[in-house]
Amino acid sequence: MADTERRHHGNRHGRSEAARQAVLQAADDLLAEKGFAGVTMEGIAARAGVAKQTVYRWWSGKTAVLVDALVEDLAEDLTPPDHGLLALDLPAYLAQLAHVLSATDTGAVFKALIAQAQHDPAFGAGFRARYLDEQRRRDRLPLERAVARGELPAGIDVAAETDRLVGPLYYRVLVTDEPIGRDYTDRLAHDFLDRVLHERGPAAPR
Amino acid sequence: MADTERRHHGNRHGRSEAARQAVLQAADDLLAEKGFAGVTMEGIAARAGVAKQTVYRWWSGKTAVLVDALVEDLAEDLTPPDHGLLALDLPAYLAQLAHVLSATDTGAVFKALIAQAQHDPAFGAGFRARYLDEQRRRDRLPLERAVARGELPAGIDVAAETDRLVGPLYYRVLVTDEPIGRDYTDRLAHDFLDRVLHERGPAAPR
Amino acid sequence: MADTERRHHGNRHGRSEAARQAVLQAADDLLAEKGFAGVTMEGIAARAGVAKQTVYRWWSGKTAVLVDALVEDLAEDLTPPDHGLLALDLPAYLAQLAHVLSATDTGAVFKALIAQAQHDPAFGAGFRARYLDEQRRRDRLPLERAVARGELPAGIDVAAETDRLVGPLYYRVLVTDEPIGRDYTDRLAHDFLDRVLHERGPAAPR
Amino acid sequence: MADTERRHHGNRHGRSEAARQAVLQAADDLLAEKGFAGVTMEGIAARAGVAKQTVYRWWSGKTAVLVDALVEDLAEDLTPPDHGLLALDLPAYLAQLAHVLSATDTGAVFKALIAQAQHDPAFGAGFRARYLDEQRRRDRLPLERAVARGELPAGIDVAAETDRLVGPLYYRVLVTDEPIGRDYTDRLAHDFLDRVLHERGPAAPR
DNA sequence: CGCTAATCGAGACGGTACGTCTTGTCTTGGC
DNA sequence: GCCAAGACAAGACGTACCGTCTCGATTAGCG
Repeated sequence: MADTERRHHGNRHGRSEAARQAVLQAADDLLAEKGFAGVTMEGIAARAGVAKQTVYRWWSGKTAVLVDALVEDLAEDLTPPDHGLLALDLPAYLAQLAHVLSATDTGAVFKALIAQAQHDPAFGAGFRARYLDEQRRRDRLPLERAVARGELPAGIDVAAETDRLVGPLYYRVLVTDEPIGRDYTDRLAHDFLDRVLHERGPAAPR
Repeated sequence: MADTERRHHGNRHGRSEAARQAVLQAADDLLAEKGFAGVTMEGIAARAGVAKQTVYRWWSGKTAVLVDALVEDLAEDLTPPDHGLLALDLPAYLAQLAHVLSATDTGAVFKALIAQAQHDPAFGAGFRARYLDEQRRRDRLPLERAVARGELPAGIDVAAETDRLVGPLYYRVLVTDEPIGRDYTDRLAHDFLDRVLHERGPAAPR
Repeated sequence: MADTERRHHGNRHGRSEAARQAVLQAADDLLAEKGFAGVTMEGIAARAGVAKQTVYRWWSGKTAVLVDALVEDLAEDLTPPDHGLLALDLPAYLAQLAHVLSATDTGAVFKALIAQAQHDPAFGAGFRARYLDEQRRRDRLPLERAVARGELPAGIDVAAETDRLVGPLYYRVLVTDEPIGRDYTDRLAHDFLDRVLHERGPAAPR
Repeated sequence: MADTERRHHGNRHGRSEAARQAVLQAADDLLAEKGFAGVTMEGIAARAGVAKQTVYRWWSGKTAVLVDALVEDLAEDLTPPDHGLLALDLPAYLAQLAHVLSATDTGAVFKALIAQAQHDPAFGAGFRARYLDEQRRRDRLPLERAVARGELPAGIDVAAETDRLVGPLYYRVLVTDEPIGRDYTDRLAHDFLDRVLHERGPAAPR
C-alpha cells in the first residue's frame, strides 16, 4: 500500500521527504527566475510552503540548499559517453560539458556556487569536497578509460591533461562569457589527440 | 600645489579626492580582512570616515567601489615582460599571472568580482567591458609580439591560443583552488611552443 | 496499591501522576527562577523530563499550569485565623494576606496570573471563577464570623467592607509595589473597627 | 510659515514626529482591537506604515511604546476637578477615576501595563517611575487642596488616606473585575469625609 | 565681498532578509 | 491509551544593511 506516501507533519523517525523535495525545487526555481540575489531562505521557505525553521533545520544557508539541488540534478545531466574509442568519447564529452555549463539551469546553479566559493573560502572548501571532486572524477573518465584500453600510454598524467582540456571551457564560461561552439571543443580534443598520440614520433628529435 | 590636498567639506567644483582615496582603501582593507560578505557600503563609509551618501554619490554599490579599487591596482601588477623571445616571455608571463591571481590582494579582488559577475549578469557585462577586455589584451600580448617578430606564423588564432594557455590557470584558481607551481606554467608554455613550432612537420598529413 | 506509583511510559489506565507533579513543580521553579517570561511550555516540558505533548494534553497553556500550581499551594498558605474575636482576627488576617502576596512564591504566582487576567479577558474569567471567588470567600471569613458571633450588626455589607479592607493591600502589591508593614495593616483594621462599632453614635444626625 | 510641518524622512536634527505619532496611535489601536497579545512590534510598524527599525530606534519594546501612548493620553483624560469643596471634588474624582480605569481605552492600556509590571520587575520599576508617580500625585490632589484650604487638618497623612480611597477602586478593576457604580464611589467618599471630619468627636471616648 | 551652488559628515527614514525562538499540532513506536 | 521524542507550519523576535532623504556646515568661484 502507499503507506510511505502519506503526508505527515514530522515524526521522530526523520525528516519529511516531501519538505526536502519542495525546498530543493523552490531554490532551483528561484535561481532560474530571479538570479542568485533573488534566492533567500525566506523566499525558499515561502515558495516551498514550508516553515523557515524547517529549512534552517536541515541546511545552513541558501548555498547549502543549492549544493543539494545541484548534486541531485547533476549526475544525470552529465554522464560521460563510452563508445570504446577516445576519438569519439572526448569531443562528445567536452561538447556535453560546455553545453551543460553554459546553457542549462544546472549550469546556472553551478556558476552561482563556484562564485560563492570565491566569496566564502569556508564554503568553497566544503563545496569542493562535496561536489567538485566528484565532478573532476567524471571529467577524467574519458582519458582514464582510454588508458585502460591501451589507447593512451600508461604513464600519462591524466589529471593534468584533463585540466588542460576542461580549463579553457571553464575559462570561457566563468571569465569571458563567450559562447562555446562545437568547433571549439572539437579543436581542443583534436589537438590533444594529435599531441599525445604522435608525441613519440616526429616530436622526439626536438 | 598642496592646495587640493586639504581636507575639506564640500565645494561646488567637484569631488573630494581625499574621500575617494579613503573609500577605495577602506573597501580593499575590508575585503582583505573580512572577505566579500564583510564589505558593505555602510562599513566602507564608516571605515573611510565618510558619509554613506558620499559613497552612493559616486558609486552604485560595493562592487563598483571594488572595480575602481581593482583597476587602480592592476595595470602595474601585471605587465607582460618583453625579452624579445617568446620562449622567455611566455613562461614568465604565465607564472606572473598565476602568482597575481592566486597569491595577492589584487587577485582576491579579482576573484570577488568575477564571482559577482556570475551572480549578477548586468554587473558581469559592465565588468567585462570595463576591466576584463583590457586584461585579455594584456594576456594576448606575448603571442602578438611573437607574431609581429615572425616567431609565430601570421595565420595563428592568437585569441584562441591564449584562451588555451590561460584557461587552465583560471580553472585552477577559480574552480579547483589548487596551487600552481612554476613547473605547471612552464609545462603549459613548453607544450604550446612544441605544438605550434613543429606543427607543420609530421602533423601535416592530418 | 503501589502499582500506579511506578514511573511508567504510558499505559491505558489514565494519566501519570508523576508527570503531573513534575510539570507543576517545573512551572513553579521556572517562575521563581526566571520570571513569567521564562516560563514556556517548552521549558516546562524539558525541565519536567516530559514530552511537550504531554503538557498540552492536560493543560491549555502555561497559565493553566500555573493556575493548577497555585491552587495546590494556596489554601494552606492562607487560612484565616479564628480567635473568636474580630479585634484579633482581622489584623492578623490582613497581615498574613499582605505577607503572602508580597513576599512568597505563592504571591508571585498570584501576581503573574492576575496580570495575565488583564492581558487575556477569557483567561481572566476562568481564573476568577476557578480561583479568585474562593479566595474572596476566604477574605470575607473574619467579618462573616464576627457577624455570626454578633460582634458586627447583621445588616452590614460584608462584601463591600471586605473590599475596602483588602483593596488597599492589593493596590500596594499590584500598583505601587510598596512594602506593607504591620502598622499599615493594623491601622486599616483599627479604623474599620472604630468606624463600624461607633457608627450609630454621633454620625447618626448626618 | 508652516515650516516645521513639512514631511521629512529623517535628518540629523532628530526624529520624525509624524512617525512617532503614527506608532503611538497604531499601538493604541492594536491594543483596543486585538488585546495585549495582538500588539507586536512587527504589527505596530506595519500598521503605522513605519519601518520596524524605526520603532526599535526609539522604543525598547512594545511595552515602552504603550507607556508613551498612555502618558500622552492620560493627563487630559484624568484631571481632578476643583470646585473648592472637598465634598464635591472627592466623589467626582473617584467616579472619574473609576470610569477611566474600567471603561476607556486609556484604562485598557493602563491595565495592560500594570500587568506587565507584574511579569517583568525591571519594567515595573521604570513604569512606576515614569508614569505611576505622576498618577499618584494626581490622585492626591483633591486631599491636598482640601488641606491647603483648611478643610482637612494639616497633620493628615494624605498619601495613606489616598491609598485607602483609591485602593478599592484598583482592587475592583484589577482583581475582581466588578463594575463600579457611582453609589460605590460616593460611599467611599462619604465615609472618608465622615470619619475624618468627625474623628475628634464621639470617637474619642472609645 | 557677499551670493550661489555643489559637496561634505551625519543620521533618520521605509524596507527586506537574516537566523533564532516559542507556539500548538501531528506522527511514530514503545510500554 | 498514555508516554517520550521530535519534526512540522506559523509567525514574532531583535539586528544588519540597503538605498533614499534631509539637514546645516563648508568651500569655491561669480557677480
